[in-house]
Amino acid sequence: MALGTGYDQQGCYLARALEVVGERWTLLILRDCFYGVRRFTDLREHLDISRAVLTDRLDTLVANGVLTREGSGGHPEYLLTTAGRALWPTIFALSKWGEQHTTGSHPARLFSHAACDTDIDDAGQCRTCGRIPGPEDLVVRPGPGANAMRRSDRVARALERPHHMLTPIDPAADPITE
Amino acid sequence: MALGTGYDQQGCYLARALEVVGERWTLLILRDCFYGVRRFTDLREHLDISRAVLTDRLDTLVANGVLTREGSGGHPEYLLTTAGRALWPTIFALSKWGEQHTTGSHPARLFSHAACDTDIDDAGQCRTCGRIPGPEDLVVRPGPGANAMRRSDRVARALERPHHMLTPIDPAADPITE
DNA sequence: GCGGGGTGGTCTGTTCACCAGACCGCTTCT
DNA sequence: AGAAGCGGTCTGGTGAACAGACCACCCCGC
Repeated sequence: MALGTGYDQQGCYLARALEVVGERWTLLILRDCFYGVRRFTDLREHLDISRAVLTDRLDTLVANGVLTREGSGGHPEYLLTTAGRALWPTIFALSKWGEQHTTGSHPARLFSHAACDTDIDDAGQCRTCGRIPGPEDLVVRPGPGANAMRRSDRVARALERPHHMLTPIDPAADPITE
Repeated sequence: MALGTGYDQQGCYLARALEVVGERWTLLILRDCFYGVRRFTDLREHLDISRAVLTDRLDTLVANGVLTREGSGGHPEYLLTTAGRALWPTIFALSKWGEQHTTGSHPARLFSHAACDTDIDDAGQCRTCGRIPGPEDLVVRPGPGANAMRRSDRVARALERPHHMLTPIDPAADPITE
């Protein structure tokens, strides 16, 4: 999929993982799913991705058991499966790397362990309890580097206030108070 | 680079990271660098990647400060920089995910903390000292799932015995005699 | 000095994926 | 009923990846 010929012969599960999530846009789509985005249109608007490609990516993610397509009507919701949620450490690590090793390094988003109300460190550990919380126990909020790259779409606006991961983005944009 | 139009507008460092390491083959190249592969030919042979693409990937990795090209005459060696080594958590996490969420899940490679001679867990923590060792403190060895995907190139053979990460693959490695 | 092999690439044509944008059926709102 | 929004599909054009040929440079034995 992602890498065509020769990829499946690699003696490493990294290659298999990349066949599922290594294509263009895929990790960004999944990041948005962690943030609570569930709708086709929201993904498209937030990512500026072509419809055809988004359709293709969602199809392969569903086919590989990373997302489920919920919704009997014509308006499905895409939700992370257990396997999908297990990708959080990867996305977190890569995001951290981008934050620390590319230009203009002020964190755009900060993550805190909801139970302890404490930020997590670069390895994902809660500074209070020492555990590594899963995404369901984390709250995202904008960091000092956030304004540099402001977007105006609905998803971006909803993420301007603290948001519990995996809970749906509210379309009506009213604050979600935990 | 990796994602073309619209990518640089993303309000997240994940997008920036993907511009550097999100292209096809890039993470596999870097994984091999962690294993101690340093030469153009070894990478090409082990990955079955086209020469042109490998050239391009190495160029962009060097340009982005992930690798350095140490030129000893006309035969350069590609080494991970500090920024490059900081990608280990990402590669480890993604590899773990592939191991646990794709078919046939026996670990192909096991990692142990050299100082404690203890395997690390799924989060990368040493089971003895509790720390999260960097790649320079790890030793790779084949796991129970390794024989299913055996390759015959020189790099694959060198990795059939325990190997300290980041130390160069020995080109003259004695063949396996078991 | 000279030939041969290995290394580290570049240069082709072909195939394939991504893109913008038009189009379309279905659902929901007014 | 009419209109708007949603979730796609379907084009033509463009850029990237592929296999494979080709080539310059270095090193070795002689």
